[in-house]
Amino acid sequence: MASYAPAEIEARWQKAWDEAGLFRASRDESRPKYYVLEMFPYPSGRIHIGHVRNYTMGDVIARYKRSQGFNVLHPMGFDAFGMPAENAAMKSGGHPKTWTYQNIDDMVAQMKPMGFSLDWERMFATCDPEYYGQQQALFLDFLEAGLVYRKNAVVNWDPVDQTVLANEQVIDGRGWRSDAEVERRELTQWFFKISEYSGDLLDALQGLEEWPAKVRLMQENWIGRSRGLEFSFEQVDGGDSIPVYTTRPDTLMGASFVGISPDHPIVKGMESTNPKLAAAVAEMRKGGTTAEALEKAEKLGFDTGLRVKHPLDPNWELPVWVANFILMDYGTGAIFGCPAHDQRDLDFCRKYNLPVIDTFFALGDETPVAHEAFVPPKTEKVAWVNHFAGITEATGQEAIDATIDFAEQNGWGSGKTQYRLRDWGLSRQRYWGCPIPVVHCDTCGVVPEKKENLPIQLPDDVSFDIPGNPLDRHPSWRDCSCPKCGKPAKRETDTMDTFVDSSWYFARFTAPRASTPTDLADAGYWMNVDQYIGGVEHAILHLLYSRFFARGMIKTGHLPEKCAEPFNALFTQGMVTHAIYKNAERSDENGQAIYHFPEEVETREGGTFVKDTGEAIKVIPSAKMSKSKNNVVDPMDIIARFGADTARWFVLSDSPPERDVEWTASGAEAAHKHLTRVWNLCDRIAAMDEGTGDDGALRKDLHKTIHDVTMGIESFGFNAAIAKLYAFTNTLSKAKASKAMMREAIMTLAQLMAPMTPHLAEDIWNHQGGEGLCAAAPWPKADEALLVDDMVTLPIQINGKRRAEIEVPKDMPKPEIEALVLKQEAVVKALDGGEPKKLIVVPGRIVNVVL
RNA sequence: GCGGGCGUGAUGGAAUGGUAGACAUAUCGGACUUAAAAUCCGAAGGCCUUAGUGCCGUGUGGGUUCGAGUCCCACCGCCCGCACCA
Repeated sequence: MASYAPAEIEARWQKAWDEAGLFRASRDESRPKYYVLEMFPYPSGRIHIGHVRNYTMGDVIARYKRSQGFNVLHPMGFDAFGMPAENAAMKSGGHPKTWTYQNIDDMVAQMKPMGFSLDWERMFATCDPEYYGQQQALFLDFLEAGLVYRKNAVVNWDPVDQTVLANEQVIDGRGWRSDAEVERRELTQWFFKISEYSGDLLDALQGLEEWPAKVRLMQENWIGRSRGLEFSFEQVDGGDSIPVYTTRPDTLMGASFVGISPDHPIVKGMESTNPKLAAAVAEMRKGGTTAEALEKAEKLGFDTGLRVKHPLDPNWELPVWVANFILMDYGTGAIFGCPAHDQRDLDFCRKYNLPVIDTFFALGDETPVAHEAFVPPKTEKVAWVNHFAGITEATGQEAIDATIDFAEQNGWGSGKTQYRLRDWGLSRQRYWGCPIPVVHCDTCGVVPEKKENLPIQLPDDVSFDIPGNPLDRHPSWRDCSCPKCGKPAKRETDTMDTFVDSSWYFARFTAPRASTPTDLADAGYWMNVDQYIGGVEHAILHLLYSRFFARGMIKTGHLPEKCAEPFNALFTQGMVTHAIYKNAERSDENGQAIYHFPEEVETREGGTFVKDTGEAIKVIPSAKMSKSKNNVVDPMDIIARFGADTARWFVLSDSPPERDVEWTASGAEAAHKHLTRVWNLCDRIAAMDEGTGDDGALRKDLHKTIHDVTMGIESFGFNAAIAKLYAFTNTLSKAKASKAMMREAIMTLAQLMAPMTPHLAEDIWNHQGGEGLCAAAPWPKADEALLVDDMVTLPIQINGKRRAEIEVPKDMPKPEIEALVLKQEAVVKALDGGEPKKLIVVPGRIVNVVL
């Protein structure tokens, strides 16, 4: 046998798997199914080492489950709509479609050599009309079911590019591309009614036991349930009353103003007649809607001149202020301000000279609030000095409950559960997305497209040389006839948020060519996803939207009831990082730091230096890979140098999968060396003559390894499983045993390695005369009887410190062990003729002598 | 500010409340070689006028326990998520 040549081996076995159709999934009710899915990639054109880690983890699970007898579905596709394609078109004049499909081809060509056990026949891209047409059908069904609606919403508007910007595209209040100051503009937009499921989406998190607690918590906070009081302030001069919502109704007696959002209907009504107010409000509306922009913004207020009556005292008048920190889309868009017990309100009141009224004090400390608001703790008793219900001492929660009861009994307010979660705006003023299948007719209004007209395809003849959405200026596409009355009408030119595309692709994979969005029989068999794997950056939006979509699809009959939670288990993997080599001695002519490629530097005594110039390098370890920092490693380079198995082995080694792993050249080389060692070992065993030795000892080690590796894979402890495989390889290479036993050991080792290094495993299997393909062989089973040693080493502790050890048969009765322990020299010495206070024997584990 | 997580050798990291440091990297030593690389073998937490079945040791301080890296409390440090949410 020649030396380890991954390039040749890997191509050969990929072809063999392909020809055997091993990874093609088909419905088979007689076998248990297993659906493993990695979050599908955006087709940037290059696979990233992070993709390799993600898909390798999924592949380990897929291959492992397959060898356990499961009917495995492991598909791959592309999340192919989105802005980068349009940006590329604007920059270099191509078409988003050609750019995207070219990238997909390139990425498939890069993924295939990795040897992932994917069912490529199910592949699709979300920009395929066959996919987005079905998405349009879903949209229409959601519309009919009341899960989609239109309303006015405030958006970030880029006046130069003539487009809506996502929050991430607003940088320091300016458009990321145009650098123009972003305006807040109100547009009519489509929304998914995700808020209909707020409570359910929150409560159901409880049942997702195989999700990381962190992700569940993030979703919980995102949905944000709170319980409070809703009531209205009557205007003194009889105008519209102002409803408010508060989670701290107990502070009502400390109210000193009513605040309303700049987008509140009352403000809108006053703007035309009150130029000063209009100017103030215009100032408040400037800047983006991002959290960041809001945080930096100074608190601004303007007295509307309106006055309202305090609900508990009709003679107590409160001023109504417009305040920029009040959000129209949370609660009612109006609050009452209680400066003494809310820091934000206090800041506002100090700025505009509004009164501060103390309502609560910490017990025994009646210092009036000055610069720091006193928030009454919910679980500790506080003094209620300014009350209405005769209670003078209560916890915050008791005070809240008492106030809600009081309001409900007196009929001026009611308790209300409020969610932070807002409806999901899906309209995007972009070309490269799924067209929203509705038509605007002067006679009939908004009319849904007829299903038989789907897909509403994107036109190909568009240009990106002028800003704005090309669909808006494409008359032959835009102009159409009304599906209802037949008169001339205009197509909706907005397209859908790309999050829509990724909110149901997992369901489509179960029947990717079906003529309806899903096939209920296929979905019923394959769903739910048993194991979903991806980056934690999708912990909130993508996963929440998918959970909503699953519910919507059940409601519209596209998924069976059991699919409300489409992902049984979720795993969020860490990044692959790489050190950054920053020149410590100089910057470039523009004063920018100089970053060196790894191959330009060397580490020697005293530090790291540039090879050519000897300049000192500052090494920043474990940084996110970034082109501008010259620390990106390309998976294709690694495959060319070491092969796919090495890349797969390395990304799983050393670090637990949920944590970041640092790519190091030495680590990758070590992985490759190890695989070579295993290969050579296989060669040596094949060349052995009969040989003799302790077969029993080797078999024991082997079965312990089977057990440990199996447990490791089951629990996502890939790094630990790999460590066991290293250890067993060391054992095997030193073992003295019969050829038959050695052969059994190397073949089992190959099987255990197969999920991680499938090509090498296949080759060893074949080389040792294994039957069929290793990838199709059943997973080895550890013999329980071999997992326990006949003789065990018992450490002996004296007062919890290890002082001696004894070698005893594993089933030696306690009294005998005790007798043996007491005879130990160290124990005799420690006892010094006395009796131990206590003698603890944990069979097979440890002995502790307490003096 | 709110919520969560993590602190173990030079480094990445192991360790169902039971022998801390598995496995790997880097380092050092040896074999092979004219030499180097590759390969193989080996050493390695710290401390020491006592080199020992010695003492100390998992961020710091306390607690529970026969026994704590692991559980509880407080503190320090780092990381992540959310945040003008009424």
